[in-house]
Amino acid sequence: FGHKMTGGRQRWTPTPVQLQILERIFDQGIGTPSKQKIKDITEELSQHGQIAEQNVYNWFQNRRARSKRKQHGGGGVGSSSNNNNGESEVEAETETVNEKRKMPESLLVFPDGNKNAIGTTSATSPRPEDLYFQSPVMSSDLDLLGVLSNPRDEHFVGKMGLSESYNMYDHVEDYGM
Amino acid sequence: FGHKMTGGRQRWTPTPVQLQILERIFDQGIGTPSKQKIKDITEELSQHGQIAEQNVYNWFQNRRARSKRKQHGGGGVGSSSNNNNGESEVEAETETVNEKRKMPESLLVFPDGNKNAIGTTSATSPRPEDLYFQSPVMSSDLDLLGVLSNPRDEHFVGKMGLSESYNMYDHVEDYGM
DNA sequence: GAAATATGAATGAACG
DNA sequence: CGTTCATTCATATTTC
Repeated sequence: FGHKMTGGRQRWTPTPVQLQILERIFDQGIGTPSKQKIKDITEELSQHGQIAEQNVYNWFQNRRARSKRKQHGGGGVGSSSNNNNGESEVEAETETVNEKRKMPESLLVFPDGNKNAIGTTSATSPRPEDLYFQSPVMSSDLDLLGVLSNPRDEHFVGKMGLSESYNMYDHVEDYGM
Repeated sequence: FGHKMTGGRQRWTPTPVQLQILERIFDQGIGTPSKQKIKDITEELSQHGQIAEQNVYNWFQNRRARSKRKQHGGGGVGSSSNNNNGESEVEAETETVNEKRKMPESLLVFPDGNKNAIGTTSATSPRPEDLYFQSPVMSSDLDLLGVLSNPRDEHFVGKMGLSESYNMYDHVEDYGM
């Protein structure tokens, strides 16, 4: 056969409605809902699409973990980078602040197990999304050798702080999507 | 050379120098550098072009993930990849349409966070591959706590618990998924 | 210029 | 709960 496309389980994709509800609940201030709440939320959300309690749980966990967002935006992309790009296309920056980000496809799954068809719309709806991050940090030129020659130096950082947490990569961006 | 940024600001494009450094570090034997290292690397790389720590992190993540399984395929497969796991999850549903879901989103959510009728309109979901586990949620039709539809004061709706170290979702042994 | 491919970025799930 | 892996998506780049 060749490529073994082990299809199958796709990860759960929250519908816009579910996302809304989740965000809302998360915004309520309750970081980690209890079991009971998870159940309730799941119940509510299941009315808008297939969902399991674990999904809700994971969602909250991820949300909380990624909410920290430790990156600093700024800087401009496509400005310098290197030496290339001398013409600079200079596209009309008409849009200042776009709305949100991408909208996941709705899941429209009916209780009877029927799924909606696809529209097959060839119309490409460009979703220009600005706002990217670039680290303007131009600190000193450290040796870097400590990284290059260190296979698995984990240092002793342990916890960067006993207060909250230190999450910056993986996702960035805070709620609001 | 061959770098041509047709736009300007979208996703970060590593410069050859940055790439070289990254590859070099990656070749050191470290899969995912720690945050501290990421910072160092970022600092070093920022001298060769705009870059953020997240970029570095993502790069390593992608690199690592990409090293294992290539997504190309075509023709001569099965070279030196020992795939001795015959767990071909042949889905019973052969209706797994594999088409190009290049259908952009048509929905729109308003930033005000209000409840909008999403999905009620033309819901185009080119995603026939959404079907994961579902939890056997019981029909406990309660009031859905005061967070879902009741933006009111969430004084004490009873007892939601608060400090529980239950981890049933993580292992999924207590719960059936 | 569109399609195909390469790669960076977003997110859900798993691991510790 | 923090971190990492895996899957997917979006966009850049190359090819036809």
